[in-house]
Amino acid sequence: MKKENISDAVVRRLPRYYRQLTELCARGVVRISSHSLGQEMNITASQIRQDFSCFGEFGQQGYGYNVEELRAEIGHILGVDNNHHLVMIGVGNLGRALLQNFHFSQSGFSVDAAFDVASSVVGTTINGVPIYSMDTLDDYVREHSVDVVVLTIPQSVAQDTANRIIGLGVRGFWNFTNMELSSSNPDVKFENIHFADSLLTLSYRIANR
Amino acid sequence: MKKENISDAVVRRLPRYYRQLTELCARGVVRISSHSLGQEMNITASQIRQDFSCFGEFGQQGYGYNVEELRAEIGHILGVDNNHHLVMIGVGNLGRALLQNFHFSQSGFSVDAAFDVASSVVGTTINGVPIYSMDTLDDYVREHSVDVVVLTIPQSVAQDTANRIIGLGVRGFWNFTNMELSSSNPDVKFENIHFADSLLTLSYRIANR
DNA sequence: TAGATTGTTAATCGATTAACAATC
DNA sequence: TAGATTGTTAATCGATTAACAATC
Repeated sequence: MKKENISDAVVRRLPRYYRQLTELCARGVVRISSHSLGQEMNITASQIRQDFSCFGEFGQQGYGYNVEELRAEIGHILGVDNNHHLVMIGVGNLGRALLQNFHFSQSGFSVDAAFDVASSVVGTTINGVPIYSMDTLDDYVREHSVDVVVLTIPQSVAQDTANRIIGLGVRGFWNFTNMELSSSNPDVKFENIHFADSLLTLSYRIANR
Repeated sequence: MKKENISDAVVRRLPRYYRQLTELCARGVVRISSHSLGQEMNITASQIRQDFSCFGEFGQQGYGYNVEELRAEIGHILGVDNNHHLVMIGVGNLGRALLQNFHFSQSGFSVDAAFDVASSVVGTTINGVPIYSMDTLDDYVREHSVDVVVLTIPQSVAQDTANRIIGLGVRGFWNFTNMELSSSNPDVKFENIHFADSLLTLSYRIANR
């Protein structure tokens, strides 16, 4: 167990392992070897063992890995049992879609509140999540613990809104604005969902076959 | 200009270049060197020149790159001027959010139709896009050219629906189902938006600071 | 025990960075 | 011309794969 210099490539594979192991659990598979797991995921057995060894020794020679146990370990590494608190900024179509369909709790997040400027939605709830006025955001963040903010707001106000929220002490941003947000504080983490980048990658692949 | 063995890492950077160059255009910047572009994007000048050299010679010694020209070249490589045709399968919250907010045309796609099983939406239009019954999908695809299908349907029907559509000859899938879809045909391209993977990556980063 | 499979070290491969001659 | 900056070749760095002793 070394736990330093975990590369981005490794971190990005962890959720895939977690997803695959969750499925194996659901299928009732009890144990699995790095070799079979690799076959299912299109990854070499070497890489799997190398990846896991960054975090500990989860297997047993001659046996392999206990699926449920390994899933729990990786979930723990990812922080799914940390009960992270999250609020959403911007309740347009996309925000609503996420509130109604995305299973935040499966990733260990509880969605405590949402904020919007439109008085038509303020005061209502979506899927149990209360929607407050943006005017009350600062007070809310000061009084509650907020680990992650979901940005589902227009591009035009993205960086300003992010700066305001960083100033309030929030350090995690799930960014859907298709803008590259940044902060001089290295503790502030942005995870971007760039729809356009993704579609253009697909465009390239079908154009260059 | 070699145009073989373009690595995935290079392809994934192309949309970022395109996005940055679009912004530079909007700002009225006429020329830029690999060095300054690199500073804005947090990439080394070497890597930028290396990346571009996979596709051609777009610059000029002592001058740098003409922003508008370079943007056009990269757009061309990505296929934005191919007028790709796209249809959406599944018009729930997420599908609707994309139809109403995402600028498909900016990536060179025209959205010709959407399909759903719910009779309540069939026959209506969203943002000018007509919504047809899933029963008419096969006929539609046979009679029109469809380059990409957006999958915004429930997980449970994802692989079956994909198989059906692959059988009709479609080769590009923009997949929002959080399932790993696959095809034995290597010409079929999937581009996945895995919301959960993205959020778990963020969870890891804020948990391991 | 014999077979299977781990964790880890060493070898290979590929991607990023540095250097520089060519030239606008 | 002198300065700047390219495209490309060579050097470095890091990530993936292979090999294998340890051991369940």
